[in-house]
Amino acid sequence: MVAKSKGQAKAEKRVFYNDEECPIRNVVAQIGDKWSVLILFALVDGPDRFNSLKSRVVGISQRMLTQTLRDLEREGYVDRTVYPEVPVRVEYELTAMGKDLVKPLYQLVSWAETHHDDIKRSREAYDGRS
Amino acid sequence: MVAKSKGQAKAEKRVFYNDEECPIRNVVAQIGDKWSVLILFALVDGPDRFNSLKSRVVGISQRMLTQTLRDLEREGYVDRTVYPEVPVRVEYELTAMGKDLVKPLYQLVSWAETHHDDIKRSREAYDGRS
DNA sequence: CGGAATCCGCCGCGATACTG
DNA sequence: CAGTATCGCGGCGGATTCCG
Repeated sequence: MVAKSKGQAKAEKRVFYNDEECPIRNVVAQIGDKWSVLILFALVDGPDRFNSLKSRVVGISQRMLTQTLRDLEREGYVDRTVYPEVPVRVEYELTAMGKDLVKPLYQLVSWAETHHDDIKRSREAYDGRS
Repeated sequence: MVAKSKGQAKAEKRVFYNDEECPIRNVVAQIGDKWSVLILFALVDGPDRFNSLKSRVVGISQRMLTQTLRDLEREGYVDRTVYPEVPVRVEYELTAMGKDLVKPLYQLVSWAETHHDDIKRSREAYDGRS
C-alpha cells in the first residue's frame, strides 16, 4: 500500500502516500465513484446489454453508464463486445480480473449490509449531540 | 445490497438501486473519498494525534484531515479523545467497528497490490489503441 | 496544538439534444 | 440500440488566514 516503515525496531508507525503509484488509491478511486460497484455487481449475473444495464441500475443516466463502462473497460474489469447485427447489439461482461475483484468487493458489501444499521445509529447519535 | 430479484425461476437478473438505503453505497461513498482509507490504515498502527497523522498521511491538508476524521467519527469508525493538558492533546483511534471494517478493506488492499501492474498494463493497452 | 472560517477552482455528475 | 456532444450546477478539496 505504498507505506514505508522506518526499518526501526518495535513496529514504527507507517507513512502513507496518496499518489499515482499507490495501488489502493488506484482501485478505490475507480470503484469509489457513484456507479462502478453497482455496475460490477450487475454484471455478476452474467453478460448484459447497454439498455438492459441502464434499466437494472436504477437512476443512472446514459452518460454515466457509458463513461463508467469505459473506465471499467480501461481498468481491465469489463469486456465490451459489439455484435454487428441490425440493430446493433453490444454486450458487457466481467473479465477474469473483474470477476476476481468482485470477491474482495463482496466481502465489503457483506460487511456493509451487516453494519448498515449500526452506521445509521452512529450518525444519528453524532448529529443528535448538537 | 438493495437488489431485488423478481422471485422468478432460474436466477433472474437483479436490479440495483443507488439511494440512501443502499448499504454498499453508504460505505463505499465514505471510504471512496480521497483520504479515508489512508487514515483508517494509519490508525491500524495504534492511536495517533492530529499533527502526527498529518505528517504520516503525506500531502493531506489540515482541512481535509479534520473533515475526514469528523466523517469517520460520525460513521462510527473512529473515536476522538481530548486530553485537557497544555498544550491540548487530541488522540484518534479506531473503534471496534472501525477495526472490523479494516478487515474486508485489507482484502481489497491486498487485491489492489497484487493486480496493480495488471491494471497499469490494461490502461496502457486501452490508451494505446488510440 | 488542533482546529474553524472563508474563498475559490476544478470536475463529477445529471439533463437535454442529437447521431449512425 | 447504443451511443456522442454540450451545458451547467453542486460539491470536493486545496490554500490561506485566524482562534482558544
